[in-house]
Amino acid sequence: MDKPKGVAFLLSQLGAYGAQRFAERLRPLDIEPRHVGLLRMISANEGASQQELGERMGVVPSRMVSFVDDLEDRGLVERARNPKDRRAYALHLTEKGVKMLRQAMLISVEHNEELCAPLSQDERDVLAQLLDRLAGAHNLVPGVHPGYRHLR
Amino acid sequence: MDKPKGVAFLLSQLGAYGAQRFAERLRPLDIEPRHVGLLRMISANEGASQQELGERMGVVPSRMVSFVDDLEDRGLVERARNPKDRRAYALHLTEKGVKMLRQAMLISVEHNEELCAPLSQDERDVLAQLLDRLAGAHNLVPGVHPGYRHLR
DNA sequence: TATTGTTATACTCTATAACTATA
DNA sequence: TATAGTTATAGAGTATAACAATA
Repeated sequence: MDKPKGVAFLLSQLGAYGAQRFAERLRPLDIEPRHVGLLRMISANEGASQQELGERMGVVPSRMVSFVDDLEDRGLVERARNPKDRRAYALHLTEKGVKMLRQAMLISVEHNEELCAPLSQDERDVLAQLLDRLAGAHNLVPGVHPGYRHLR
Repeated sequence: MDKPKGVAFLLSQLGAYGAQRFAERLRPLDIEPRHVGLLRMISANEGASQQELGERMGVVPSRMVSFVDDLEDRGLVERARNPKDRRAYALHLTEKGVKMLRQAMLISVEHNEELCAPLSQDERDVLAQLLDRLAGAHNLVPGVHPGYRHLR
């Protein structure tokens, strides 16, 4: 009766659904998907300042404050003063933060497993490769979610 | 250095990116992606009440009010009193609404074209089929976006 | 009493701009 | 003067609950 839905809608629908499911899985850890992204970012850029990270993620400075607060309140990151420039912080994961990131990555693997369960291994590989090519062709930065972004 | 990103992240990233692009394309029409979904819903269920539609889309009644207001303000839908039950409305598209939906569908086609441009026709077919299977296996309702939903 | 739609309210999220402390 | 981070503020979005009209 109705035209088949396009790829764009399916991507948005599945993407939003997956994000919700991932959030549910993270709930016991008391963090959200975006916090995992930030933990990853800090881990991959130890010692970077808040605003350096914010720029990479497309997050405005004022938002970075509460974003980092969330993790600091949970004892997952520490703000160390940068001795070279005492205006800036040098962010780094605590031991607890490293463990949390590790747990979140495990949950992420489980989550991917669940999401792809309906597909064979070959099909998953094909899907991953197609999605990866699309993301690359549209200049999406690995690990940086558009939902973080303040576009301007 | 880092593990390859999973399918789940790519889906979420591409889905959010695509939704943003689609919103940009719709801007000249002065509507948003969700309004297209609602127009489609009304079109496919002429005469249904606000709350009937809301239930199908997972939108709470109070939110449906302003949602339908958006379209009524633009002259795209009309609230007709249902003579059988004067508490309820019978929603239907105006002529302008029908045209608007048609235009939005054209834009949607262009949008899909742009998003899939990096892939060959065969690859698009494979991708569409894989995504469709995933959506079906996870019980996602065609045309109903999780972002509409109030999950309880 | 129950139901449809509406309004009131409160809460969350976020961007802008003003501010502070350093540089 | 300029920059890193913070705070103040205002606007948007949305859910809950109270409400009016009708059943």
